[in-house]
Amino acid sequence: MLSKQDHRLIELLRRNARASVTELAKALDLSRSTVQNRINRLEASGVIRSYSVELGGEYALNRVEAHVSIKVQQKLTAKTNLELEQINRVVQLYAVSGEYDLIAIVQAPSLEELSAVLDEIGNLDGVDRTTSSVVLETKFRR
Amino acid sequence: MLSKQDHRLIELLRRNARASVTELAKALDLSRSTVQNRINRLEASGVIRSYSVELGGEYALNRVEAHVSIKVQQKLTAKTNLELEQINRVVQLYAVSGEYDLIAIVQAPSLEELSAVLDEIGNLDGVDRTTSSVVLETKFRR
DNA sequence: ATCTATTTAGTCAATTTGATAAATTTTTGC
DNA sequence: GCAAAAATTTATCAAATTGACTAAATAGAT
Repeated sequence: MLSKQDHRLIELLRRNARASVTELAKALDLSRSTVQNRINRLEASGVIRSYSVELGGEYALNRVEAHVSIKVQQKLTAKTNLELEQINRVVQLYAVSGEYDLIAIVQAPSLEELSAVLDEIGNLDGVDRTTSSVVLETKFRR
Repeated sequence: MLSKQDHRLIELLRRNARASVTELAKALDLSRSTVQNRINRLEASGVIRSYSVELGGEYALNRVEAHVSIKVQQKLTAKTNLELEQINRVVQLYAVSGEYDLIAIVQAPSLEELSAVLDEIGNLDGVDRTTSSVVLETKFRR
């Protein structure tokens, strides 16, 4: 069970995953060892999977992204998943229910490369059809 | 300009943003102060926007997600963006080009709540039509 | 080739960490 | 309501890490 405190801790870590345990303890008004125990527990139990970094600025400028909805031929689902995982520009892949079967998030350093990857995906054996949405702007993330 | 070293450093931080500067320096075979300087610079220049946490396990189990593609009435674009930002379950919002104008990522603790939010979005003034994809499984993220 | 600017190496004291033990509080089952 | 179990707090230690700094080395420009 995730307690109220766990949620508060997670919230802080979401905002700054590099905060020291000491800082976190102060902000939560808990003892350092409690916070340290909680973090250890959350890591061990898989709630905290990893710590990552949000990039922006110059990095984001040299990066274009698209969301690709994919309709797959049922029989080739497994194969298609594997093939998509081979494509390095595919940074996230979701199985979804609805009109489409998969959603792939693709990132590339230029529109040309992005376009090439979109073609590549569209031409996979198991892919029936795709709808691509090139990201123009990230309105927000939270 | 982002040097080769910057990219290597970013790569490490993506994998574990809580790694100590000392560890990072060891892995990159650079001095600690070099790494510290680089990190400071990357933060100041906006390349590193923040440090965050990837959640899974029990947390992910109590969380359902959907990708919602949204076609907006041009005139009401600004208003719709604001309204979407008001909805707390909308955790990401992108302006996109293609068949749709926006993509909203929605997270909720239950299918019921998710469904309610999807309805809410569909009923916004400026929203022409939506296509929702409920995430069944995250195949991978990287 | 030399001057400048950037990058890297090294050093210090102060802070933070991880690990552990023991005391206290809270939660839970019965 | 109370006893047992679990969680939290306080305290301690040596080891590791940090931030701030100075000096050395390297790269770039003219």
